[in-house]
Order: sequence, then structure tokens, then C-alpha cells
Amino acid sequence: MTVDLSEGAGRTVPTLASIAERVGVSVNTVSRALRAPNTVRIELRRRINAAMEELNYVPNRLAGGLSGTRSDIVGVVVTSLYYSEFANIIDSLQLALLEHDLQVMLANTRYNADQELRLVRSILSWRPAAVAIIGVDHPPKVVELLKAAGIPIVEMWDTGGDVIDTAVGFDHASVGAAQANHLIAQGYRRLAFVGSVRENDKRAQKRLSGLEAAATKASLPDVVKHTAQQGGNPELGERLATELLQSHPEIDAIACNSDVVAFGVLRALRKLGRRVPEDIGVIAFGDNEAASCVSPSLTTVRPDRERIGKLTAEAIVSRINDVTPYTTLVEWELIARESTSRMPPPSPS
Amino acid sequence: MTVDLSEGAGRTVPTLASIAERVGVSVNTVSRALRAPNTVRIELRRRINAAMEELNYVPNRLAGGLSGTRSDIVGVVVTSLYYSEFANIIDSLQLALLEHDLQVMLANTRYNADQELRLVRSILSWRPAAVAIIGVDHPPKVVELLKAAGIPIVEMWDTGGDVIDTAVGFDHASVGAAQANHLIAQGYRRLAFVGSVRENDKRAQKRLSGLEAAATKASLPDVVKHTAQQGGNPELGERLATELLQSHPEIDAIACNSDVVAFGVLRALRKLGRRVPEDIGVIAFGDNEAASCVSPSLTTVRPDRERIGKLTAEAIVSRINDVTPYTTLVEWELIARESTSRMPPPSPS
DNA sequence: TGGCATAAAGTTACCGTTAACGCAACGATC
DNA sequence: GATCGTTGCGTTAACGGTAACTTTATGCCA
Repeated sequence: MTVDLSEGAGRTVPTLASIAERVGVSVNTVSRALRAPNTVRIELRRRINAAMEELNYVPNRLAGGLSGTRSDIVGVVVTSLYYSEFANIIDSLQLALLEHDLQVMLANTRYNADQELRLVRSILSWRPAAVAIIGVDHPPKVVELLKAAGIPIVEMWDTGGDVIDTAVGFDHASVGAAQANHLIAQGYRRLAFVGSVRENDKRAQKRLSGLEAAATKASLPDVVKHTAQQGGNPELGERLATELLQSHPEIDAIACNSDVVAFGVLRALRKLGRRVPEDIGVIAFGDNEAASCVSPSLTTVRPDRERIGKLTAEAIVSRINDVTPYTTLVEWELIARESTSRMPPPSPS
Repeated sequence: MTVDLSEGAGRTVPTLASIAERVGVSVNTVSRALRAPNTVRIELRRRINAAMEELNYVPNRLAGGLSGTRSDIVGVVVTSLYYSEFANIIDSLQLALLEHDLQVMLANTRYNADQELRLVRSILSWRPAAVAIIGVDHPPKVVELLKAAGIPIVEMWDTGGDVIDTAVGFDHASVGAAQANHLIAQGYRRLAFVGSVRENDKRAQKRLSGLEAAATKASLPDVVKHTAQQGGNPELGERLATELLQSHPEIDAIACNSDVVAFGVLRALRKLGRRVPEDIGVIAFGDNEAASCVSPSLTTVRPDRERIGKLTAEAIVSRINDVTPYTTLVEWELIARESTSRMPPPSPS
């Protein structure tokens, strides 16, 4: 069970004390040379740095975090890592946090509420300086723990409802409404919704609700839903679309919960001989990197993931510096492409 | 600069001592109730657990890690988080580590060697139980630090060369060779290579070398290379392919460093009126989720990312338990699709 | 030249947990 | 009934830093 320290690595990992001894100063002086260099004589500082370099000293942040007041860890809790759904958020978040010497500790709940509780607990046990978490809907116990931690909590991706502390995201219901309205404007009337809508994916549910509300408002027939609990992928989209059109051949537009599912939907429609966008329109959500490259190119909604990551980092730093909690709305954009372009573009009169 | 503890959270975070006091036992007994429950009387244990529940106790792993011998952190160093290149590896790695209560601490070097050194140092400062890192080619100082840490180091994605400790990956040169051989078998002769090949992306360089070696071996003319240092995306692929065919119209096959770049290459070819696969073949690497959904569907190489993540977790656990270092070769698969299917499939005689 | 602010280094007391050790109470053994 | 191994819990000393405080050396000014 012990970690292997074989082949000559028998010597122990250097500590502040090793450095201090070697240079002939107290431990605290070495610590100061790191934290507050200008309180140590320049010449002594140089000798200390040389010793650190020589011994390959790496500070022990466990000890630092325990002793000091700062911990430098930011817990990041996402619901999925699959495909690029949240990877780009983590990417830009991590880059921005790096400038403040904050380290990302990652957890992935896979849309599982029990797992979420366990992982949040686990993250908190590292006494992070802040926690960034996907979504604003969490089990009560999770909310309780996060609140009790007394650290900044930034909820990402979604907004609205009971924000624990600070939020950086957008309103998913209005995304759904925009999807419906775009389809309607393009002349589609019999809408369907297809994709992976997991029990704990409140965002997907909100988008669907927004879509349905807009359809109702436009006096359209009820949106036909055909969803699954499993994760979204092209194969799922292909299957769901095939089944959907078998039972509901009248459908003339399919909104997909994600681009990846839409890719499969497009494939199904091709196999079924339904022309897109003439016979059926397809709209999705996510702006996958391939959305503009499939044919027909996919109309979708592009949330600005890089910006969410960057703004989340800013929010974390602000909150650590005692700025009051706030909510930031992040822009998203409906990108109309071939898969829904039934109407000729308005004449530029 | 201090963390906000506003609105009634004035009370301090509970510690083992709080629990101990409340139950009327020593701190160590509470600690034991967590670590070795069967050394504490069942009735007492129940009271301790009740107190923990009531106070929302979350153990402080900084303290635990400092005091004990175990640290429960696994540092994961990747070169990119963009798109799904490594996200799925992290995903399956994290899931597998979870079973052993190991927490992922993430760092992203963005193919920057200086950043890699800084991040490895930062990760090591958390005294992780192990480090998983993309690639087997690292700056000397990084290797030195990782070796000196005296913990299991698992290098992922690539193999060969000087492995620090343990590796889980595949040989990228043979991927390149397979790509070339597939193109050749399909009747293509004038090969080109296109994509993002960053200075620190040794894997891309190895694939390219393998491709060139195979082309040379088959007595083909030199592979025409048109690469960029920036990250790969469809726009890059579109630009590079357009430029390539302007200067080298004789090219009849393009190997791409990544699927995402290939998506743009396909778009460029469509715009240029070159038929794929008849006039030009396109092969890529990565098996992006959309590869089977673009048209023509993309021939590509699929590395088994889930398996790499899973096997890396296994390697970490094995190494922590003192199993000797080893290297695992992970399978990859060339998936022939429409973009290179110039030859009729061999008759099944 | 004495007095005092200031700079530079040392002392000491934690931070919250684990691990080694100690010790009392108890049942089994001969 | 003295000996001995268990069981169950308490005591104490780290772990490697940080921060508050103290001490010593130095310079400056009246």
C-alpha cells in the first residue's frame, strides 16, 4: 500500500526545513523568501533560491493550506465531460484561474444526484477557495453543504430560480422559445423534440418547456416529444428520429437537445428519404464544432462557453475579494444554417 | 482579501474536535470512527455519526493528507481540453478513480512547454498520490521533477521512447503508416498532410513521420505538408486545404491531423468542386463524434479513449500498490468510411 | 550620545488530522 | 487466581507550513 520510492529515491522530499538547514537560516525566513521576498535581504534570498533550485524544492500546499488562510483550490463540478459540452468551459475557466494561481479540482456527476452529493462533499473536504458548479438546481443537501462552506459558489450555465450565491449563465427556456420561433418563422408547423433529457438535466427540461410554451402561444399542435435517459450521441438521434417519424409522419420540424443527437437525426432523415430543410427542418443546441460541416449544415444555438468560463473565473476572484454576489447573463446566438432554411432570405429592399 | 463568511455563517466549520466535544470522546476516537469503524463500539459509532450528520461535518483532507501517508489526489496533466480530444479520457479516468476515492486535480498545458513545467510543479505541490500526463516527451526539468516526486507517473496517449515510469498508449508512427497504407490501397498516390502540428505536439509529429515513411517505402513522391501552429478547427482545415490545392493541384489524398480539421477540408473540397472520394481521398485521426455524420462520412483512426482512461486508472492503482512499472499498448482502429472508398470492396469470394 | 523607528531574522504557537503508543477493563486459559 | 491477549479508548507527537510576536542589528535625528 505504500508508495514506491525505489531506485535511489530513498532520500526524502525536501521541506522548508531542509532548505533552512542548508542555508543556515530559520524555517520562517525561507518561507518569507517565498511569500514576501522583499522582507529578506537580497543576497540571502539568492542563496535560498539557489538551495531550492538545487534540491528541487516544491512547496507543500497541503501544509500551506492547512496553516494559512488561503487554499488556492477551486472545485469545479460538471455534469458531463463527454464530447465538448462542458470541456471548453473548463478550458477557459482553468486558463483564467491560472493567472490567479488557482488550481482546478475536477468532479463529474454524470447527471447523477447521488454522485453530485458525494462529489461536492469530496470537493469541500479539500477546503477549496471557491466552487464552480454546473446548473442552479441541486439536491437540498448539496445546497446546504455549499452554503455552509462559507466560500464563494458560482453556478454556471443556467440562471434563474434560487441562486446560492453567484451565477453566470443564460435562460434556457428562452433558448427553447427562440428555437420554436425560428422554426415557425421558417414555416414549420408540426414540431417535435428529440434527444437525451435526463432526470437531472434541468437545463434540457427548461429548453423543452420554452419550446412548448412558444408553440402553444403560436397556436400550434402539441410538440411531440421522444426522449431518452441515456447520454446523447448520433446513434441515439438516429434511432429516436426513425421511431418518431414512424409514429408521427406528420412532423415537419425536429428540435434536438444537442447537436450530437441532431447529427444522427440528419442521418436518419437521409436514410428515410426526407429532404432537409424542404420536408423537415432540424434545429439543435450546442454549436458543436462539426455543426457547420455536416450537410445540410445544422441550425443551432451557440452558447458562449469560453465567455462563461472566463466570467466564472472573474466572479470567483471578485467574490473572494468580497464583492457582493451577482448574476451575469451570458449571450447566446441562434445560428441559422441550411437545416432550417426553407424560407428565402428576406429581400434586402 | 478574506473569504466572505457573511449572513450568520459566523460559526466556524466543524472539526473532529467539535464532534469529539459534542459526543464526549477524544478526537482520535472520532477519527477512528471514520477510518476504521470496527474499532469503535457500535453504539458510540452511531452517536458519532449522528453528531457528524447534525453538524454537517466534512473532513479536512488537507490536514489528513499532511498528517497521514495517503493524499488521494491524482494530478492529471493534459495538453488540450478543446473539443473532445482528451475530454473523454479524463471522463473515464475520473470515473474509474472515483471507485478508489481518488480525486482528479486538472491542469492543461495547451501544448506549451513552459506552462507544462509550471503546472507540473503546481500539481506536485499538492503532494498527489500519482500523476497522469499526456505524452512521453517532456522537458528535462519536468521529467526530473516527476521522477524526484517518488510517486507513480503514468504517461498516457503515447508510448515508446523514454517512459518515466508507466505508460498507457499507442504508437503514433504506426497510425501514420496505417493511414498512408490505407490511402495507397485505395489507389491514391500523391499524398498531402494538413493540420495543426504544434512544436510540442510530438504525437502529431510522429504520425506525420509514420505517414512519410510509409509513402517513401511505397516509392511515392514526397508527402506535401501544409501545417500550422495554431489549434485545429474546421476553419483552419478549410484554409489549409484551399491553399494546398492552389499550390499543389496534383494532390489526390489528404491526411489530416485531426477530424475537426478534416471537417473543414471536406468543406473546402466541396467549394472547390473536387469530388471526395473520387478525385481526392481524405483521412483523419481522432474519431470525432461527428465523423460518421458528415458527408462524405470521414475515414479516420479511432483511438480507444475510454480504455486509455480506464487503464490509466488501473495503472495508477497498481503502481500505488507497488506493482512494477509497465507499458500497456492500447488498440486503435482505422475506420474506413466514404471519404476514402475509391476502390470497390474486395469481392467476398 | 541617547532615543527611537525600522529592517531583518528568529521563536513560538497553532492549523486539523493521523499514527504510534499507553493503559484500563474484560474474558479466556491453565 | 495470576497470566495474557483483546478490545476500546485516550495521550501525545508529528506532518510542513504560516502568522503573530519577539529579538537583534542598523540608521537617523535631535
